[in-house]
Amino acid sequence: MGRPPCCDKSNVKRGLWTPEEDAKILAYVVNHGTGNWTLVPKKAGLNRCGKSCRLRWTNYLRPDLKHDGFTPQEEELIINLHGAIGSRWSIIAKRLPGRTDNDVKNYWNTKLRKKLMKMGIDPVTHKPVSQVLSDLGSISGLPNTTTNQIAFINKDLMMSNMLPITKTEPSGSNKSTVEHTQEGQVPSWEHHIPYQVIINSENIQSHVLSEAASSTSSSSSSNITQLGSPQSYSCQTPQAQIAPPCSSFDWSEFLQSDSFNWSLNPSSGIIQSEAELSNNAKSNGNDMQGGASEGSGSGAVACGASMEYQINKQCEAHSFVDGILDRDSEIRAAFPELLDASFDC
DNA sequence: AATATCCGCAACCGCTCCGAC
DNA sequence: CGTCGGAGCGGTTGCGGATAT
Repeated sequence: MGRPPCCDKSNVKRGLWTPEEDAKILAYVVNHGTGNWTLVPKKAGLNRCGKSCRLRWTNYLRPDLKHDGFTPQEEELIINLHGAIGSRWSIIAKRLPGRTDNDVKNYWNTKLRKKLMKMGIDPVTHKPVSQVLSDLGSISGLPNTTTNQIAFINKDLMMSNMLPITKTEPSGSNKSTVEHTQEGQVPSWEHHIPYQVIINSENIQSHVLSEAASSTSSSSSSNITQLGSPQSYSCQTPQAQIAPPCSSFDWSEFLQSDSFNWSLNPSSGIIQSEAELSNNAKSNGNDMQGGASEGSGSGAVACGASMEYQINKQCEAHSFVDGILDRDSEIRAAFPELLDASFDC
């Protein structure tokens, strides 16, 4: 049994707001201030859902809002923060006076994401596409937990670069595994890309991607600061040579090492270390919020460090824990104010 | 000039969080 | 401690203008 709707949706107006409706909201807020939005439509004489009124006010009518375009400084800040904390738009918006989370989110989805993709940077991990691919390629040495293992990299990456979603060719070229390609495309074995993610679990997939991003060198912000000079990357396109930034670091070795045993969490469906599972069992509950958001948050990256530094870091970060600690301190150094109490929401 | 397609923005939806009771 | 309901958040949708054909 779900919650009753906040209003009778069949009897309230929806869609674009008229100037008259805007004027009523404004007049109401001037006289009564904000708060208890469910009463606002009634008191203001509007045939709208209270929630809709609140959105209209917070996203458009608030007098402190800017309605002009984003500046390059704002743009850079958004990318930096997205690289650090992921798509937590409200937090990002708080750092941009006069901008709403909706503004930031729309700007990211329509402009910045495409811009990064054009530059050969994966907008999810904020790493060069070539590096993401090589990271995933290294993951392909995962223990063979399922026979149906396919390549399924994040959608942005795949779509932006028109790479076919190919299966990993099973040993002996037995083509019994399911083929997943972009719609209507025949898998191109010539362009086979050696990464694989376990089928039928987006959680697993995203978690692996997240771990791949975070456990190797995290470099979003150093990338971001080089927005104006994308040519500074050695590999700008997926067609570029795919070479692991650190050949001495072997993902498959790492994942199979005694110190790090991976298991599928039966409740959340994500891959976790045994230690993580154990902790989750103890904490019992808040792991979803912590896990999901921290994944993007602590999977974040250093700011101001050079790409070379990050790559070297990756070579050194043989220990997963070391990697996490390194990143944590880097993030704290880069965004100290984001880690105060108000950030922890 | 008409039509199709693309793109950006505003708004909605469903969910979680959190405070009041 | 559990329930309820308002507020807030992130993802998604759909409209309307801009651009291409």
